[in-house]
Amino acid sequence: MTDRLQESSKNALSFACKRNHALCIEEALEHAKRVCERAGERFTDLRKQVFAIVWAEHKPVKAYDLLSELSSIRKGVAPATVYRALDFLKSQGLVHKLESLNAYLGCSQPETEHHGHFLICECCEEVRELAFAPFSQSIDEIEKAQKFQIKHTTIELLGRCIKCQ
Amino acid sequence: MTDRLQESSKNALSFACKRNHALCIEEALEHAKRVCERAGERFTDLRKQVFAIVWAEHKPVKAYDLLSELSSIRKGVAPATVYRALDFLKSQGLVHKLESLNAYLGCSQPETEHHGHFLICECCEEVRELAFAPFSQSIDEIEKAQKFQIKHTTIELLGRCIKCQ
DNA sequence: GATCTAATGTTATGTTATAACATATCTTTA
DNA sequence: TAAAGATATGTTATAACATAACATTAGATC
Repeated sequence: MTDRLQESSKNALSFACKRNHALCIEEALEHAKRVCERAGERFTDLRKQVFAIVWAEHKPVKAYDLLSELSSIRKGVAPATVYRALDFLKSQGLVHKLESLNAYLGCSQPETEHHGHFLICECCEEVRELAFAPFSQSIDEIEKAQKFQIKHTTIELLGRCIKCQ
Repeated sequence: MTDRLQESSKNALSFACKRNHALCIEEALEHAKRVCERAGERFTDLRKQVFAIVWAEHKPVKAYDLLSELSSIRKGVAPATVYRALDFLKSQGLVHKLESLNAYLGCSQPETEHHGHFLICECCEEVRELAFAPFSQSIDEIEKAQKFQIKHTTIELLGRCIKCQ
């Protein structure tokens, strides 16, 4: 077993955020483009700009903040413009909505399967998407036991990160 | 092992909702009153009325729907009136907010420890609070592994209930 | 390049939630 | 029991979040 594997095993529950946000914006845009192509969708200028703004912030972004940032690089921007782009990016899994914050976050794990499970620090507002999916099994159990067919999960854990304790 | 226990074991993942909603409103109000007394808080008329309306619906209630219902039995009702009462009831664990719906639900398990984990049917809009807490262990693991101190969880699973499949 | 479809622009409005300050009610205690 | 302090509610205004509806533009297809 290599060091790398050992480390990854030790950190089975570690966040992907840090590593993935090392991805530069160019790589992220490249990836987003590929995702859209694969889906037969267009990665238009608007979508690209919105994606870039959300991605650039490593914190959740409010729709109206996005709107005002977007306005500085583009004209004719109204709420609908932003919400449509966000809806599209969500549909492609490139952006997540944090329901408990009414805010949007660039997906931190573009290349790997991801689950949309978040840790939100109430203090520094940093949000991390869990790389590991500790809830998957529980979710499977619930589906079987309840005969409830789960289509979307909203899992957001609010608390204090290690730096803020 | 009694039949009752066997049944409860078989249904370890079963919902509490149905059983608990058999609680009549009077019992629920009684319980809410006790909760407030224990906390040294006042269960005022306003709070009682808001609680009763939320409880009466077995579905999630929107704040502004609540507002209009409340207006029919009370005057001088404004949004702040409703939101303040809801905040209070949430703080006592008597009502939950469903973040993904922007709606409020009376707690279905007033007498037992509960976790605020929900199954939401996208079709019939029925919402069930999980009696069982399949996520508790995962949450403990995350806290340890990440040294992230969790204070509040938002766990809402959207899908189709057995009736709507 | 005509036609169709998807995306965006534009205007208006709907929905959800809070701020700020005035008034009323409850509790405590002199 | 009246005064003082604390808590709750009334009231007005506005902030924050999101979508509807229809016009226009840009891309894709033939």
